[in-house]
Amino acid sequence: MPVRFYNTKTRNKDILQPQTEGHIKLYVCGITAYDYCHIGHARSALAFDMIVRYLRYRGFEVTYIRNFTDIDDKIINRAQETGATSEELAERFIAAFHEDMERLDVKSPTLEPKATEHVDEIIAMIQTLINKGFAYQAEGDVYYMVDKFENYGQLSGRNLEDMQAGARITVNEEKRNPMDFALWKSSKPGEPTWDSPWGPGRPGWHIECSAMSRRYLGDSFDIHGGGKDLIFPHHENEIAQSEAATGQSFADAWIHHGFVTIKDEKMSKSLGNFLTIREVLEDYEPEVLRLFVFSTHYRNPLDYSSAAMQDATAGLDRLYTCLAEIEGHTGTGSDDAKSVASQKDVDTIGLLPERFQKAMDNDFNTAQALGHIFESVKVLNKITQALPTEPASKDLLLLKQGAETITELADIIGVLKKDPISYINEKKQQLLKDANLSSDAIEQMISERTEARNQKNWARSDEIRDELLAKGIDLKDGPEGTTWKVK
RNA sequence: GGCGGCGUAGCCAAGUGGCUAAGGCAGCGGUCUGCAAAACCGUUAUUCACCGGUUCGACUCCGGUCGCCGCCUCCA
Repeated sequence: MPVRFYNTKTRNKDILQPQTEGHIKLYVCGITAYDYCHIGHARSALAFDMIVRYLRYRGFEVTYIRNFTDIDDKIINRAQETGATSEELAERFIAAFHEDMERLDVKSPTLEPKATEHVDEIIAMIQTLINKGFAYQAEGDVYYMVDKFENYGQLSGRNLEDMQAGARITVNEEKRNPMDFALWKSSKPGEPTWDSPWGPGRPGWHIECSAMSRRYLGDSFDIHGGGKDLIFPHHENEIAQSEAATGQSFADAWIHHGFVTIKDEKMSKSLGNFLTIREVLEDYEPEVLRLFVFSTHYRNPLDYSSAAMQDATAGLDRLYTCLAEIEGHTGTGSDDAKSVASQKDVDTIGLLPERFQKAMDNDFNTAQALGHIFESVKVLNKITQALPTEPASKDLLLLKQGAETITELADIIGVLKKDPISYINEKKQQLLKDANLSSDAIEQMISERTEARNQKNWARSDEIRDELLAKGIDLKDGPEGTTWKVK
């Protein structure tokens, strides 16, 4: 079965067929480094991280380029506000981005090129566009002539007439067509500047991606990705620039992910309804954020709320609890004992990799893939639960294999990286700290309660249990004594 | 106005032209327990926004209506 994914260009789920057998060339638009990243940026990074992990799992070699926009109006403005240089500001937020990515366990792309390090390539490409008659100079700026490019608007499904009728276009006397966009902008005093044949200035936004993707992936490559908001104008403009300059077809396929919303509105800087990655990670485990992100298909909107994050937390706990229970069974079991697993159980576990792959092959359907994992967890829990004191070695083996498979597949989603028992313990310690309780104090209360229970003093026993429960401590009476966990 | 998408149980969320409409969270009943908790088992949509059409058969395809969201300006 081939991998299929939705291609914005064809509006169809196409079969993945790289230009070079077994090798995928992927370019993704990264961030503009002028502020801390919010969870919308996190979703973008996570979505492509998952896609790359999966494609590698499927045996492809992936060259993954994700750029940084480190020169831009927003950076210049923010730098001036804070008294830093644009370069310093960009460096600072690139470093912050890397910290965030590391905490989210997002694997590094093959390369992370920066616009400012590719000005030569950018200038060369602009010159080519001028020479070929696709661009013109005006007062130290250079603009791209959209009506010279035959297929302009094809990716986003628009045409120039409609867009101009829509009319929210800034008036600019220098442009021949209001839809023309800047390839090169002359610099004002105090702004970062590079020499060019058209005078001192800096690159426009769109051209950097055309120049950098060409430098590292060639004129034509397999997949170009980014957020849905980049389809127009950014990606439309990239196509126009690159195809006009090279005469080759640009990216074969385009992958665009959906937005993170809050109360069903797009999270964005301008609306002010955003949460930074670091803010969210103060309250939740990185893996909780991952599970939350991948519980919905990557092209759909993802609505952030504390309720949704608590759901994800409960889900992650369920996964780790299952693995920890299995890890707790250390023996090898008996060959004579009767198996408690049914053939159906064995099949469910055995077919997991196949079903997981089928879901992922279908446009990286992580929500469905996770569903299959949870189904297996249910089966494993059932078996763990039914295990007698002297379990069958066959069953223990099935449990171990099931846990191993789940851990391996979950790695594509980027969860279940921790040791399950440590995860449970760490979580316990953290919650204890929050509840301002020590293990010793709890143990002491438990022994007092055990004594009360031995005397069948249920009133006192329940009193202690309720007291702890009020502080979020659940007691669990088992055959080997009382254990506790934080709720 | 143009373009695109979405509307599935209390909430989140997959899915398919006909086989039981996954899974998670929450709830309820049960097993277990002195009572609980955890775990497990069972249960919660005869129905997939609404109205028509195509079809032997549609939630899935087509048309329309309503509602929500996004892009068309910087945006992941």
